[in-house]
Amino acid sequence: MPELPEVEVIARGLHATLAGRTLAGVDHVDPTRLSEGAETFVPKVLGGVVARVHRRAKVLLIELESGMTLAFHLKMTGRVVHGLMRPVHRHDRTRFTLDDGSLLSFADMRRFGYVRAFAPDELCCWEFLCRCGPEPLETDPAELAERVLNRNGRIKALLLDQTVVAGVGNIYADEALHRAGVHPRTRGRRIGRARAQRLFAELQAVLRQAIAENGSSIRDYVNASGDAGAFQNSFAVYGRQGETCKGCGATLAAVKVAGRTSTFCPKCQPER
DNA sequence: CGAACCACCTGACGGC
DNA sequence: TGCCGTCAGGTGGTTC
Repeated sequence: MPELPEVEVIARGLHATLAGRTLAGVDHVDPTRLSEGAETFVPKVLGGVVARVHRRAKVLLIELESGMTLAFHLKMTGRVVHGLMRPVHRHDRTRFTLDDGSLLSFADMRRFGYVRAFAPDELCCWEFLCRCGPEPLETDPAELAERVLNRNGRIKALLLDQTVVAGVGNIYADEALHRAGVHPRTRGRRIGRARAQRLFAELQAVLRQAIAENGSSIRDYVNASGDAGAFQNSFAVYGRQGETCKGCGATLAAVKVAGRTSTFCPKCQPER
């Protein structure tokens, strides 16, 4: 589930409670979700001290003072929670024990997610991150706009394409398109420079607001403390097909773009 | 380059 | 109650 805002909220929460702590134990409840064997994974991180926790695209990065980095991709249903030691839950995949006895758990109901350990020289050539486009909150909307203006694909598909811009998923793509008044099936080359810049400015605004509201909780998402976010209460379109547009009162519609449900307002986001 | 598939998994929900 | 189809915050691969 987690898109950029949710991973960002988790990273900030973890940084606050984890920095300076030592990874005292690693427990592979479900080693099938490790990208490598426990024999190589465990020695790489065991005894490591957490230097900082951050994010790139939708990837959560726990950097150790040794230079080793734990990278978590949460995909649809992954959770990373730091809290009191507790018994193993049904969906726990990998658990870390900290030097203060606390527990850092990686759980994932659908098991799409994974955790990997990278040495410094490995992380920088990890193909997934290398292919990712710019961070939307650290890039000028005008620069982001140029990345879609010469493309023939649908704008919704381009927003979801991590090589175009990193970190955007189905929720925030739909919300940004609605705020900018752009139909999800509009082709990149047909948007026009001004509207494309507006779109990325709105994308930044919605991402910032979502971070400020602790992310969106639809089903599975919780932050690093296990708490739900609040931005789902601010959705203008996502998951609201058949309901009324808060802006104009029209009935919200949905189409499939790039295989994903795209909810939009036919009146505020006219096709063309 | 782009679109339409399928795959990976598990669970929730609605219809019959 | 149970079975079945559909859908879900993501990504990767194949094929046309």
